[in-house]
Amino acid sequence: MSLSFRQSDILNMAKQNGRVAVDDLAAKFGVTVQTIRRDLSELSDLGKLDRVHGGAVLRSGVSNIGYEDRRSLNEDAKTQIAQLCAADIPAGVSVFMNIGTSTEAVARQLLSHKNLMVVTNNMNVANILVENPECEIVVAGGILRRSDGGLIGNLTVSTIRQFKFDYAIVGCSALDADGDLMDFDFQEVLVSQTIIEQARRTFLVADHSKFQRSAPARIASLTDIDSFYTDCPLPDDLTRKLADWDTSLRVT
Amino acid sequence: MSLSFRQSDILNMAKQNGRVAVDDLAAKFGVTVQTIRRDLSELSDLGKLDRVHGGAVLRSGVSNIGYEDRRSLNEDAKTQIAQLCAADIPAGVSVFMNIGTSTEAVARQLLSHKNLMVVTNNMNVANILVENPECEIVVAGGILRRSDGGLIGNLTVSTIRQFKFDYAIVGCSALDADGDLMDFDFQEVLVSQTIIEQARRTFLVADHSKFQRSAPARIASLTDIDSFYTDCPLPDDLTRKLADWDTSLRVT
DNA sequence: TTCGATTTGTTCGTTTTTGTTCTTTTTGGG
DNA sequence: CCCAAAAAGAACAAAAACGAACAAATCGAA
Repeated sequence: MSLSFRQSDILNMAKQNGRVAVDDLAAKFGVTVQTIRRDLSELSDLGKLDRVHGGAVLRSGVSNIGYEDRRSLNEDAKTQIAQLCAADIPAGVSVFMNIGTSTEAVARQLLSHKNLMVVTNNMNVANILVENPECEIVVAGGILRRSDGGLIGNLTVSTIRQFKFDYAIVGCSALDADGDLMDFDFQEVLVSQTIIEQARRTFLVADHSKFQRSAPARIASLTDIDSFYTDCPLPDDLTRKLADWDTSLRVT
Repeated sequence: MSLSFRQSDILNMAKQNGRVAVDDLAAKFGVTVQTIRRDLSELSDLGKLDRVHGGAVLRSGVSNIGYEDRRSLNEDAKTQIAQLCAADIPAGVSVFMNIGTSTEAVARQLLSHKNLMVVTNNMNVANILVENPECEIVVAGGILRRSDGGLIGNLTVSTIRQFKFDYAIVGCSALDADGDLMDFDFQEVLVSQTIIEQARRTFLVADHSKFQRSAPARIASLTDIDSFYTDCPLPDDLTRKLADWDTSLRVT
């Protein structure tokens, strides 16, 4: 189904002003409010607009909403994984934490750790750990990605290279059957790779949903990971591989 | 659930001024205070605002009490100064914004500027400008200072050196009678000096309270500043000096 | 033209929002 | 500490907006 003239006009007006009102539109097009309501409902069903009382607004927060959704996805599982991971991080060490909701969950579990130094390219992690006065926070510079508060780009990579970490806590978008960590964003991959290079020990946190997804860019292999924290048992062959690779597996 | 027109307007006003008053809003929208109260309660439930007696204030990610106190000091004056300063920043330029409440006020006035690139070592500025989709945000790395969300240290300086800005917007802790910009923190001084070096034009924003204070470390002189935005006329001799130095003075 | 499909207008019951009135809570001054 | 004024909150009634059902109109194809 395609949009009527009126509907695409409405959409244009919404793009100009960010919003449209039912009454205004009815007057402008010389039709009844009911007709406008139908148009707005359809545009809302198509995902172009969000309906509000009295009119509609542009669906601007697409990325943000996606992020909120993602955050609430498997929240309990993520918290449990994070507890397990945080328990393996002693006091008085330096830790890098990268982008991702799982990583943020770990940050929440580090709120009562003592004498930490945390470097991160994730604005949310910084905002969370501000509450822990025993934690020195270093923010890696970079271009701010609105969708998830991540800092990315060359600047981030070159900043990270100036450090060496006791621990790196990384997440990933997907984990394929061969045991490769995958991501959607190529820029983020470069950052993650640099982190792994600069860390003495690397922890991966990922819930089971990452097994069912696929992503285009390869970050690293589980070979490069020291401990992998997750919430469901892995397929047998992957478990065996992990043993061969000296990667310890921690399941909640 | 999506926000009503009025609610998103309220949120925008809060973002510009840092706070909103129930009575003002009721008058502005032509509705009763009860309706406004309901809006504010909902926005508060959604975590967008914090409710206070008489109105609501913006909920800021990185905050502490001392800082909040300082923020509300001279708030109106700071907003006016910020408006003046933001009006002199055209679309499509690169801007650096450093630490300070005055600088954050300018950030709020830049929320509807188009096609900006803003580099900052201030987490609050980044958090404010996230709302402007026309603004690319680059966060300079550094050690996070809890008291004000500033990023400081060598890392910050070396990051900033990688850029050249069309405009720099700086604040300072104090301004002495000779026309020198002073600060409390030596590390921050280094950052500010670097910023001024790397900027084609430098704007200073400072309200009159800065004249009555003193601070130990010298950042620069008003000689190095292109425009100075403030809220009270300066002593005559300083005004003359500014004219000699080719520093334009803008008083609200 | 005539049929059928689609769009629009009309009506009406339902839901949401707003205003009104009242009591309770907070605030600031003696 | 107590009191008065301002602000907040709760409950209910009024108003506005909504959605569904159906009738009227518009339009294209047979």
